[in-house]
Amino acid sequence: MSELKMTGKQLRALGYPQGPVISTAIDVIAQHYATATAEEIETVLAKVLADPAAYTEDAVWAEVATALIPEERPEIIPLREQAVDYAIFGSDAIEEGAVRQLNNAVRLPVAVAGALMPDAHQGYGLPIGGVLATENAVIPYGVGVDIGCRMCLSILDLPVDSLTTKAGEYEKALKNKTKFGAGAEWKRNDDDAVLERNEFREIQILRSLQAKAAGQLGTSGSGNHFVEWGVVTITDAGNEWGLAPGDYVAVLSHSGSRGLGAQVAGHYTRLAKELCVLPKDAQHLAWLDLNTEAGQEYWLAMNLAGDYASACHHLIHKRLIAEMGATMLARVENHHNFAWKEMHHGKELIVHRKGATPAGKGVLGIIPGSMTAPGFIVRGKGETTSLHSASHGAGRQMSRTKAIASITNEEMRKMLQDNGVTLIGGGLDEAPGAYKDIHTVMAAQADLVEVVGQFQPKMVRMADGGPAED
DNA sequence: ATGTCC
Repeated sequence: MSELKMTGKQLRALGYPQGPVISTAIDVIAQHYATATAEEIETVLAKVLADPAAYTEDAVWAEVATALIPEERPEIIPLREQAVDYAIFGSDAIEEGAVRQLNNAVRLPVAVAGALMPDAHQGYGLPIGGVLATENAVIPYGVGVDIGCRMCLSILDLPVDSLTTKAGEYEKALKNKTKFGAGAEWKRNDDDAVLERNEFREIQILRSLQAKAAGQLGTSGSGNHFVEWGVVTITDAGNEWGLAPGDYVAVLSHSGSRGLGAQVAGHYTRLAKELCVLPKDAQHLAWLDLNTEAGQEYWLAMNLAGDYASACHHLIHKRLIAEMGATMLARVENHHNFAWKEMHHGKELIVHRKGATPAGKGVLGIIPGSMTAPGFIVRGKGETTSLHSASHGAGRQMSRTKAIASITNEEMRKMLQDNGVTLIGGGLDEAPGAYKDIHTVMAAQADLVEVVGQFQPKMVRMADGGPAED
């Protein structure tokens, strides 16, 4: 069912060189040759390859032709000798690789400030749990592959004991109204204003992604993404919604911008790495200058992917709430993979949070625990040294591979049973034991957020165990 | 993270 008319492998078989031209050509084919035959595509590809100079002004093939003509690589931009000093929260439990990655990031010439959250672990480019503020520059890998990955919690008016007495109905709703798995799409789907956004017409890479985004709206993907029913316990009597302290049924979801964001991230990361060549151990931190067309395009596409991720959560919640005949009493939501324009140190900075929760003063957010440990509704304290940020969860203490190798199905089953949690889907790689203790993580960020309430998972749906995350 | 392209 792929819309791709040509794969990277086929392009290389035609003589196209290994490198960014492959993906550029794939983009062009997807956008301009959707109805062409393989023969027609191969013919034009051969012509462009044979004489790229003849196509450098071509309306369709200019970018591919230009990429085929050898050019001098831009100079390698050195990192600064002097690093920006930054704060680490909960450093006892943070792996060395994550610190090393942020040490690199704060030596970028565009870096102004950084911080490392207590759930930090090694990622790609910026560590997960890393916060980096830059001046007028955005780093696609500082946002991450899943642009706008976020949390959404809806507190409902359903009686708490119904989670037990009507467990079958909750389970049926989760099974019927959520969809998981890489590439998952709804056959018949609701519409949403985000799908009509101008960016889908004005930005080339987005044109070919609109149809898939429409199908994937309201789906959850794979990896550590979940939708779950549980019990919220409000502990702060001064909460923003005027809710009486006590227990409520709630739905909590964690997912991002699906294929749309992944494609945007991939495209602009490749572009950034072409335009901004850094030393090898920092190459993934390539940035786009916000005064350039590429930088402005990424900013718009990133924001669209963020709004799309939000719309996905809202649709999931809307369907589940309708299915249960409930009314929403309150909602908390936040991105934790994103970049924002914010004022810090008296100037406007681009703050990248890659697996970090915004925690400006009075800003509400959700920090999940694990499928058996509680998550927390938090209110930011606006701490300067964390760049108004907190952790985005408990953080992994085991890689997926290690979790699968060292945790048994029996241990996982017992853990779920002991905590009264029903799991639909999921795998050992997401077992509670693969995560740090959320209470230790929360203690390490007591200066960053205050707790408004907590969420205890009762019925969790995830994709069936699968490949790599973060 | 993503139906795995560089």
